[in-house]
Amino acid sequence: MNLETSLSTEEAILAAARKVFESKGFDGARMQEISDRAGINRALLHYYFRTKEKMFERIFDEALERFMPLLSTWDQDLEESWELKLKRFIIKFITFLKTNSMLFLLREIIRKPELLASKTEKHRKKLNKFVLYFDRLKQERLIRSDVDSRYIYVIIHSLCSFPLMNGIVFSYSLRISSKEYDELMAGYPEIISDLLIQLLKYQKN
Amino acid sequence: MNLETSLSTEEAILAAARKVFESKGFDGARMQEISDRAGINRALLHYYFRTKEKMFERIFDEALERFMPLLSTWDQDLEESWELKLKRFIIKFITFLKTNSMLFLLREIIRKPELLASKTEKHRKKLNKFVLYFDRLKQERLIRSDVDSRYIYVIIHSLCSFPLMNGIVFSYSLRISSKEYDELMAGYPEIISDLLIQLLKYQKN
DNA sequence: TTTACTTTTAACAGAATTGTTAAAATACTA
DNA sequence: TAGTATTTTAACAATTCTGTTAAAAGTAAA
Repeated sequence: MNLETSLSTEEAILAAARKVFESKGFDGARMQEISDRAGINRALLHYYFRTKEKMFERIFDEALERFMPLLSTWDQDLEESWELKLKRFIIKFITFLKTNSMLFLLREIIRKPELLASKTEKHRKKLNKFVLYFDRLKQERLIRSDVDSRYIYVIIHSLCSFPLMNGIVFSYSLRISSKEYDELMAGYPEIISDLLIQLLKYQKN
Repeated sequence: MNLETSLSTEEAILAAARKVFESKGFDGARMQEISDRAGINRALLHYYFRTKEKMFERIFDEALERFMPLLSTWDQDLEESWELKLKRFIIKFITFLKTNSMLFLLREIIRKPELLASKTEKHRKKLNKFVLYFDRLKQERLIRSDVDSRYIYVIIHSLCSFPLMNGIVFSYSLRISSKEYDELMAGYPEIISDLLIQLLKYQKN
């Protein structure tokens, strides 16, 4: 067994599969297209991964593993200010989003909702750290207390996710090119950091 | 020709097709599933619509036609306050979103980006009304002028769209049932209306 | 009731797609 | 270099899916 060669073939396949699954989705993806991209015979896909389904799961798992560490942002340590935490999260999140993985994850979860429960089982605990953290901030009067933390969760995630997932439509609606949209979006993390901080800081009255 | 019967068969097919295309996407949709749902023979689908592609286009067009009128909100009339306009838009938008059509549209546009240009051609003018309207509000000092209107566009649409498109994931992350999530979301339009108004009104300094 | 037209169905054809297998090519080891 | 194990390929099998067609069933009008 030649480990290096074997690994690089497997890597080539995975890279191709990632690309194809992310852009076409499981249903639209074709084994032929993946093997073409990887520059190998189609049967090799089955040699390495047995079935399309298993190959897909590998890609899905990897995307999830890249995403989950983001949630550690909300581990409750007291030293860092919530403003900094928030900024850090937004930057990391948006960077992740640029890889297209988010739309991929969402699309496939909608296709097959079982994926959500089965694949995130081992990250179960991480999932509600955000709400716990923000509840605590409210308790300690560091942020406004009149908005349900779950709304804050939804708002932050929406502001981070959607502008990148929906880039094609937004750039078209704003009548600018994809490139111009990307340039516009370069300033976006800062804008929403500021807006969110401003929003969370002051109580409405 | 029996018009009534024919119409109701066609309607049954369209309703079934809408359901299947929206949940599975074009690639995942099966003609067999659509005909089963409509309670008719599969060949009838072709009798009425010739091909899967043509049937899909009909569904896509209809979803777009339901969506486009929302944009008229931003016609520039002076009588209504921008706060009211905004509230009206958010409510209507979120109501539309509940039909699942938004995720459907986005998914299919990503699959086949040409759809965007070809299908929205006749609505081209409506698309940039938002930015024009908000630029004018800034000009007249009715809202803060230090945020690019295109960011405001992106922010508002993200806040409206994503919480409903991503409902499955959000409810899972927040550890509540779909039903509880829906109940939570009942209060959402008001929350973001207030937040956005608060945000747009006051200049940061 | 007969005739003509429309709607619906069953059966079939063709294409595309996933997965298998046996043999060829390549790499490794003694 | 010979032999063995691994990697790769071409050809094939099986299934699934879209689209066609000819005939059956239903409807309306003379």
